[in-house]
Amino acid sequence: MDKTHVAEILDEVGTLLELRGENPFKCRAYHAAARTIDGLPGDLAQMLADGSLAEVKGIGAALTEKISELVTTGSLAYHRELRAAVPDGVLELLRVPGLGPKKVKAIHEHLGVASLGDLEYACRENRLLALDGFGAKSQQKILEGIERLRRNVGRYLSSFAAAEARTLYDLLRAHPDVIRLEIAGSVRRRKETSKDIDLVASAARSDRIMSTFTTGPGVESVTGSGETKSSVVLASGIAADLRVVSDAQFPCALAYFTGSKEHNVALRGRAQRLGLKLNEYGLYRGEEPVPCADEAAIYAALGLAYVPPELREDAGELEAAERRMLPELVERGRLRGVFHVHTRWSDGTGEIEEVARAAQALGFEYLGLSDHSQSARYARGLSIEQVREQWAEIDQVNARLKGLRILKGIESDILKDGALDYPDEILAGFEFVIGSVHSHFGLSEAEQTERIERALAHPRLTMLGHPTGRLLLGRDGYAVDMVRVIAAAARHRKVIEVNASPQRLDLDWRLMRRAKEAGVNIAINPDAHTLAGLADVDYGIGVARKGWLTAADVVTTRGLGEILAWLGRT
DNA sequence: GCCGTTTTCGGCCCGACTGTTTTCAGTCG
Repeated sequence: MDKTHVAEILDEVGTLLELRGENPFKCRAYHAAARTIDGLPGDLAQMLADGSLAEVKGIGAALTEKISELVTTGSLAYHRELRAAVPDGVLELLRVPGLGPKKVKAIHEHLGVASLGDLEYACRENRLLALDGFGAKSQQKILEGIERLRRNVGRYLSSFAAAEARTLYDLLRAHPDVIRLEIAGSVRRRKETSKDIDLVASAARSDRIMSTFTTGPGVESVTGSGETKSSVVLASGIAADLRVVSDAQFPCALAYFTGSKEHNVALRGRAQRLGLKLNEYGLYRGEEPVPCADEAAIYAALGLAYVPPELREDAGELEAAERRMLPELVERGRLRGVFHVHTRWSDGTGEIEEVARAAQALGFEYLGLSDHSQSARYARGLSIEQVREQWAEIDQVNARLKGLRILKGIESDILKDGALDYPDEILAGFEFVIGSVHSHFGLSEAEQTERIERALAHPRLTMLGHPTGRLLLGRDGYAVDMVRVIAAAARHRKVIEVNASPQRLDLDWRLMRRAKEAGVNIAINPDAHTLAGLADVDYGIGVARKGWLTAADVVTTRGLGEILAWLGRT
């Protein structure tokens, strides 16, 4: 059983224990262990065998034993036992805003509610009123919550959340009472999806700002409003919170509401060990505030280098910050070119020349065009004849362009058996070849992995496209052992793309450090199908930063000359 | 459940907001 699956089961055990009313610290231990396992670099079976798993912080004797059972038998008796006592629908109740384990437990035990449908019915019959701690308002809120759950899945692509956040930011930035203002939360951390939007502002008084926020355009309903915090739901369905604090409190509030929760917990623990106390309003030694002008000052006071928001996931960033070993993260301005761009020749919308001029306008020196290959019929993949015609057009456009070089490439389907989609003599005519899986998603993990490994071994392949094929909020990636894929890419000196389309962001940032450690370079590729799509590299930068990548790790930060040398041309 | 220079028991991050209360529990982040 793989780590992700082990982590899922441990996480669910934590939740089931909460529903049973177990010691909250015990529940937390399971949740924490799940996260730890998920982020572990090594092989779980190997770590069990050599005893190194028991050395991991947060994994003690009991958890080691349960993980061992999961890895060796594929399931956990303790989990099955807990699961048997709780109907599937009860777990789903936890997704209703305002319902936590305690309330779900009460509703289930006293009213026999075991699904969202049951809960809705119970609310409509006013049966929640009979329960201690529930009233008319909570019943109404639950009904609204069920409605909202049905309307949307509750998470939003980073591209969408960031755009909505930016609109709110612009609205508030113009307010005369606002001193400092930042977008916080998962949007600031550049997570690939967000549940809601967090904004933090500083001001001498909050009332007028709050009023601007709660009555702003696009606000559908106000779900909370107080002196320091207001919450709204926008017409688009996404929720947004605004916190207003004094300007002295702003740095700690910003750090706090940027999260992640896990990073904050670790940061507070560190503060506590240093005899300090950190909360959203400040850093204190006893009752005395320790002045912090900005976030960097907070980290400095805790003996740490400044941790960029993208890294605040409790994934080793505090240890690295302590040792002054944080990477200098790649920035958008370092990108010198792009690969993986489609044109009208296959399923893109732009003509070659206009795509080239758009790329130049974004400051790029080279543009790697890669339309679909012949097997990708749904995407009007190029026949061998069309490939030659496109090469001729690229030569003509290159002759006209100054300051930008178009590179002839292809996004070749990786066929079912791992072969590429043209004969070798055609493949040899491309300056680069991206290999992507677009079919046979249902292969077993072993088959899929071998298929991709075979493609990586092909001498004409330059890089692997969207390595798992996932569509965020849409479909999971196909089953593939990314550890083996990364190892194969390293062995064959191939690049792995970070597909920067906000629907993909694949390679996942959680795997980038592993790729980097294996010596695999990353290309930040827009997979653009329109002129505007070229700008999606920004999302790729966001996740590359989350993945601890520096400019040196990203092949597209190299200039044209270096790229041509790398591609074996001069 | 885990953990330990206060070490094998007794802590474990902490505050705002809400709805239900009349002093507080639950949820959220």
